[in-house]
Amino acid sequence: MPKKRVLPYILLGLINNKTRLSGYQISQEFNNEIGEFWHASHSQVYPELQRMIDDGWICPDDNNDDSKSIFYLVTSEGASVLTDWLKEPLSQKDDLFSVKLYFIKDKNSPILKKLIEQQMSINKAHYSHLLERQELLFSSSENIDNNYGHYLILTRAIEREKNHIDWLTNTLSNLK
Amino acid sequence: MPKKRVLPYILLGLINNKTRLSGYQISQEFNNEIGEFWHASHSQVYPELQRMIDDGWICPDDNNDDSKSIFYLVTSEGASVLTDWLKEPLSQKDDLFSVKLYFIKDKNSPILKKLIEQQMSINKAHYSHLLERQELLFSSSENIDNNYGHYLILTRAIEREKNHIDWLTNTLSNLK
DNA sequence: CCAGACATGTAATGAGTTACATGATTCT
DNA sequence: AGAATCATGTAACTCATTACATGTCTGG
Repeated sequence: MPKKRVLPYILLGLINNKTRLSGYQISQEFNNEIGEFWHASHSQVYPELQRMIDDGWICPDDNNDDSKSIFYLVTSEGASVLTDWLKEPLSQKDDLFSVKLYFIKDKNSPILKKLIEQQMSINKAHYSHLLERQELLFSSSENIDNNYGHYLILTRAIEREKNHIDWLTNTLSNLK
Repeated sequence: MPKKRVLPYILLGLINNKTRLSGYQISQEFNNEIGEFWHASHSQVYPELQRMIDDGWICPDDNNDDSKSIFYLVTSEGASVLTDWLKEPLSQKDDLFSVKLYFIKDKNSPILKKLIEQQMSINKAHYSHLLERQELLFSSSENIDNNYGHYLILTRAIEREKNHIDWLTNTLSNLK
């Protein structure tokens, strides 16, 4: 089966966050925080918006004062497509946690809590896997010295996972 | 100008790390630690190896006991291509720090120290940029509540950068 | 009036994935 | 003998980037 496209959901989420957005504004959004976790160039955005109109997920805003820009609104169908997508279980490889998070405005959304818990369990499994690898490969200091770069990126990966788990734990406890 | 291809350098580094590697083994490598930071499927690997032979970066190992596998060695030209690439300055967007690190076996390599320092300066610049964004966007608690997901991924990005800088600082001090 | 940002689009190209294909070896 | 893994390769397709192309609006 073909890989699932995520760009349309990103655009849906971005428009939904701001209520009303033009193609140009969407492209600009990728220069801000969302750009830390996802990027698309304008040549991707414009055709995708057309497809989304055809699918009835968005529609152009009729009362438009700006002559040059085209603003889009999320339709009710689009809104339900978005929440369905947000509810889909996270997979370890796609790493959609942060982008999905970005599309949740309400602190008390039940999806928010679920997302964090899912990501936590992924990270914990990954973390213990990395610790096993460390023990397997680098229990002797000789192995460390002979593959120092490898040793470093493994310790870096471990540190990164640990930090992420800590952050998730804190964030989750702040939710309650 | 077209974007610089990095796959051949990755393959060069992987073969160089283990001295001698087959296409299949290279593909398997992406299931290990290097897979945290880079991936290529076998359908990419085999044609790339052919190209690298044509370019004289690698050559098949003549004394080969295994009938089915083809093992490759890095040529002297390949080795110098690899170190040249490792020495190229890091850019913020490519994020080649970790892969390059993986290809440095010697703890005392001068390239290692330079890499860490370069990455540190990139991360510090990014970190202070994120702090500015935080102050700009979320100095009022009202803005936090109305865009909670956005607030979360910004704090996550900040935390991530901070953790990376800390790790780089520790790693650098362990080098001396 | 002209440079630079705003704004939207299309075309060519390249990189990477999935699927297709084949054959050898090993384990049960 | 049949299944699973090892091993290498090609083909079709998708996704994303760079480049091409056009037009408007604003400030100096």
